[in-house]
Amino acid sequence: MLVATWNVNSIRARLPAVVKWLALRRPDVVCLQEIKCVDEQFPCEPFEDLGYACAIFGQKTYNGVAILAKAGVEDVVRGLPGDPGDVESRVIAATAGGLRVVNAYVVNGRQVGHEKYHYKLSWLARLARLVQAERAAHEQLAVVGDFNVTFDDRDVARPEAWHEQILCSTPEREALAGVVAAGVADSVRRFTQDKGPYTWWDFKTRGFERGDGLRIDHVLLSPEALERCERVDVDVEVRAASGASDHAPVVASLRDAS
DNA sequence: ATGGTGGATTTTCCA
Repeated sequence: MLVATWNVNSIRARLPAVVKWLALRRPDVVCLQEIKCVDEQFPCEPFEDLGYACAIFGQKTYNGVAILAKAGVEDVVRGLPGDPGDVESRVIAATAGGLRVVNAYVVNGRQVGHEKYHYKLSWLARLARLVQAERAAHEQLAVVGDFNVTFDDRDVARPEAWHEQILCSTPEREALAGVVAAGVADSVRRFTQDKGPYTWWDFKTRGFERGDGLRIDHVLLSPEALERCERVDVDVEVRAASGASDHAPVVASLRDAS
């Protein structure tokens, strides 16, 4: 079972690239972030033609998340339950093929100390509560998405340039650790302790061309799901293509559940 | 170098 996460930076702008990648990669579960459209504008049909069911939590212009799954999507939850302050479309959960999937687009935070930075820390703490509840209810759990946070400096190609900057500050990393503490682990670090791989490169500073990458898109797995995980790949060639999103897809491969 | 690029919707916001 292939479980993928990809911040597409507008599903309408990226539709040809997403369809092409899906047809080649054929992941079983695909979690998209920053779809940047309302539910009615989401192009379900090309995905249904490829065999995917769609669960969408859209928003006009900004944010928006969706889960596509070949096995269908059940028990869909949109937003942070019981959290009236969660007014943006940043998280959707669903069950697909026996796996509970939480798909999050974490607040970017703009810069350390900014009002949105504090909102980011708060939102991550509230996401951790959702993960705790999902973990209590599901052994097979994947929490994936664009977390807009690196775990440590191995996730930063140029750590000296990013030291205590947005995406890399200690409070952000502590908030991400709070999500992990709810009962999931970073799947990539099951396989490597080396620097990288990276999943995002800044458009503005031509980060990809400069080799200035960060790993901010994650696949976090419950112990029972992590035990099934055979590999995690970043499809960096997708980021290298012209007209790409600023994020590359991340794909985890899970053995069949016993 | 406080720039740069890219997307959506508008002449600006967000990343």
